[in-house]
Formats: sequence, C-alpha cells, structure tokens
Amino acid sequence: MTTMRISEVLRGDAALGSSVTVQGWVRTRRDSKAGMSFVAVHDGSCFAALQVVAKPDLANYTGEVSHLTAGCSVVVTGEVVESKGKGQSVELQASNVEVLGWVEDPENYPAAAKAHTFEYLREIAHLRPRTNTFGAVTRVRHCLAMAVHRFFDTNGFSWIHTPIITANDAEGAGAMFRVSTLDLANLPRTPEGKVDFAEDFFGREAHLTVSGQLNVETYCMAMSKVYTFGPTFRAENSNTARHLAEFWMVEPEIAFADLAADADLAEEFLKYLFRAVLDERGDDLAFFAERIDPDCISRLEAFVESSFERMDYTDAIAALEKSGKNFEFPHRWGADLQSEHERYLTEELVGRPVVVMNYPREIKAFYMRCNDDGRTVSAMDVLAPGIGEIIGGSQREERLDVLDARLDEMNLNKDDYWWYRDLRRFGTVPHAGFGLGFERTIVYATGMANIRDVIPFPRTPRNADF
RNA sequence: UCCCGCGUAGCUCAAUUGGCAGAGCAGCCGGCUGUUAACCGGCAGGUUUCUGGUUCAAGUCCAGACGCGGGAGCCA
Repeated sequence: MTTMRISEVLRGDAALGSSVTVQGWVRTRRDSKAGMSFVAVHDGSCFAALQVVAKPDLANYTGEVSHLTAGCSVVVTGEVVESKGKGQSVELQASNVEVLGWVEDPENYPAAAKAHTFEYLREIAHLRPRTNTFGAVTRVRHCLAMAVHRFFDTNGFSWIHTPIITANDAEGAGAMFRVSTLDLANLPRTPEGKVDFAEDFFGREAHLTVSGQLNVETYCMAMSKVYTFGPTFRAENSNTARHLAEFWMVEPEIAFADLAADADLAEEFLKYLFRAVLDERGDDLAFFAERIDPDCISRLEAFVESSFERMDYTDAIAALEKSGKNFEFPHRWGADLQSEHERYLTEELVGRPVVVMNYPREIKAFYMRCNDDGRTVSAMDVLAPGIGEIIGGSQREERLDVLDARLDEMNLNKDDYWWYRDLRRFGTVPHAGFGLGFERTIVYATGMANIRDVIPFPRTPRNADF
C-alpha cells in the first residue's frame, strides 16, 4: 500500500488491482440507488477528483461515510479498479475511509458544493482554492511561474532579487506606499515644521518598490542577462478588473542589445510561457474553455503560432487615421494610444500580437533612449488580441550627456540618480528590457475576467483582508 | 478619482401600482438495484446592508452612510 497523489492515480501510475492510499478533501458525495456512496476526492494535484466507491460493508459507512459533505478531509485506502461508471476510467474501491476533519454545520459551509459568484468567493479567499476554478487558476499560475524561471535559466539569465523596500523617491512609475516606523500620533518635526524623516527607520523616506528596473540595470551591467520576478506595489486608487495594488512583475534586462532585440526577446518569452501552459495544463485549460472562456485554448494556440507584427508608433497613428473608424477618444501624434486604439490595431487591423515601437518622447519615461529623429524614444508596447497592452519596455539611454539632459528636461534631481548615472560613466553599453505583468499573463491564459481572481489574496483600494 | 448600476434565506435570485417575503441550489430526514450538476418526497432556514424620513401601510419611495460590481482614467 502506497500513498499517492490523485494525479498519479488517474494517470495510471498505480496498476489496476493494487492498493493505494490518497489524502484529500471531499468535493461531492453522491448516494446511489444501490445503497452505496460515490465520494469525489480532490487533493489539488490535478483538475479531476478521484471517485471513491464506498460500500455499506465499511465499518463506518452508516455512521460516517454516508454523512460526508463538501470540504471534509479524508484518508482513503482501497483498490484501484476500472470504473463501471461513465465519467472516469479508474476509481478507488475503498477498504478504509478515515475522516480527519468534519465540516461543522455543513448548512453554513461557505464553499458549499454549488455555483458561487467570483465576487462572493473573494469574501472567502481562504476557502476559494478548494473550488474547481481556483484550483485550476492556482495550477496555471504555478505552471507560468515555473516557465518564467525555466525560460530565463535555459537562456543564461541570472535571477536578481531586487529590493522590495526602496529609498528611490523618484522612480516615476506611479504613486508609492510609504514604509515607516514613525509614530503617526507623535511625528518628529524639523525646525521648519516638516516631518523629520531623519528620525525614521532608514534615516530617510522609504517606499515599497514600483519596479525593480533601475536596480536590475546595475546587475545587467555586470551579468549581461538578468531578470527580476517579484511583487511590486502601486498606490494608485484605480479600481478596475486589470489593476492590483500588489502584483507580481517579470522584468528582464539585456546588455549589448537594442529595441529590436528587446522585442524579439518579448516575443520568444511570451510564446514560451503559453506553450508551457498548453503542454502542461491541458486539464485546467479544458475547464476554462468549457466554463469560463470558450476561446481560451484557441487564443493561446494562435498566439504561439503567429509571428508578432512590428509597427512604428507613427505608422500606427497613420493606420488609425486611415481606418475611418469613429473612436470615442481622438488619436493624434504625440498622445498615448487609448485602449480602443490598441484593440483596433491588434484585433482588427492585424489580427495578431503587435509590437508598437518608437513612441513620442514627451509621453515616455526619462530612462528611455532618445532616437536620432529627436522626437521619439526607443520604447515599445506589446499588444495582444483580447487583452491589449501586456508588455511595456524600452531600450535604455546609455549616453550620460543625453540622460542628464532628459533628467533636466523632466525636472528630476540628478543627485537622486547618482548610482544610476554611474552606470553610464563606467563601461556603459546599450541595453534594453521590459516589464510583464504576471497576473495579466494569467488572465490572458485562463480567460478569467477579473485580475483579482488570479492572485491568491488580492490587494486593491480598501481591500487587504486575509 | 469620475460616471452608472446593485445590496432580500448559507449561496444564486423572485416579489406587479407602496398592500400576507418566495423559489432553486446547499443542509437535514426518508425513499430509490453504479452515481456523474443524480432523481423523488418531506423538513428547516429571514433584523430585506445600516441610519433617518414620507405613508394607514416600505423589500419597494426619499436622504445619507457603508459595501460590491461595470465602465473610464492611470498603467503592468
């Protein structure tokens, strides 16, 4: 008798007739007309549950087994047999069912075996991983995370653990959460009456990071190919299905590379991720296609097969003009593309993922490399059908004089960027990178409608429960 | 943050013009010769988000608060 995961039993690792033990939780119990019970047990190892056949000759059949409800934890030993029913090829003929934990007051079990809305399940985030949907999301998320590391590892990248707490007060990527140990009820003051952060834990203002990019660039200038993958934080009060206050971001950075190489990397990387999900999580994808988003498998298959279109921002604007479409928001050279513009380009005009490159410098960050035309920078967005912007990246400005001019132009203090500027003083090289929102990647792969349902414990404005 | 919508049983939703608050699922009890979102019969389940107002009468109308959702902006 061996203990096995349910995925192992279902894929045939245990010979028919052999005795195995499984451990898990009851999904449903069905009583048959023959006076026996069918107990579906799941343990998270795969989408399917294992059907346990429990007959009345079990010592605890009447007293316990026939009272099992959704959520009870059980250890079941039995013989692996070919199923006489239709829904599964093998099942477990139980010789012993031990109930480890009952569900008290099953009428009020919040995750009862019935359909629930995702809004409701967010209120029971500690129990929702037991549902079909969140089990599937969790396995796909894990699959994608492993694929991120595998892709970079096999391509010679080093994983850099950039800091969560940062004292860079000017990263320019959005509002930041303050990190402080000061007593809010009794703040130390400078003679001028301002809060005296010299008294704070770090001796200066500190925040949660909004991006690991500036830090990872330092390691890129020594390791050549690096990436970060970790949590990032935005204190924006944005309440949408696509935003989180705490989310995970993947940020590769490559040296001796230009924007074209950056776009090539993004394309190769995204295709690798989605191919991994297609190869490894077919069971979960089948569920998403059946219950969540009918197109999710065909969308991924099309994505990994198609080549990304490259398009200059200037040409994209021209294409929008030529489209003759009546957009809600006007498009003009010099303004950022609206969601509807991005959707037109990738879904209607091209019908494939599109990399829009070389944006007007006025609307982009200080670190992006200025092009020779004097009015654009080497920035790119990867747009995908069905989701819009999934990646934002750029070639970085490696020339100190140009970088300094940009900092001045944007009224940023050069002293705040002293170590970032040092990289341009000591052995500077052309380099580029991008940021991929990890949860948005999961949304794309699963067809889940709300980003709050692809992260275990979503943090959004006015919501940090659990 | 702005615009719109919603809040009724554990969950998903009904409730006509302001007039006795009701179904399905889940739960419990019973029945049925291997069930698959099982089926059949029965039982139980309510401070209608909260506060105030109008009215003979409020789930329903009015005001405010709180919570949630959709869209927009910002972005990843």
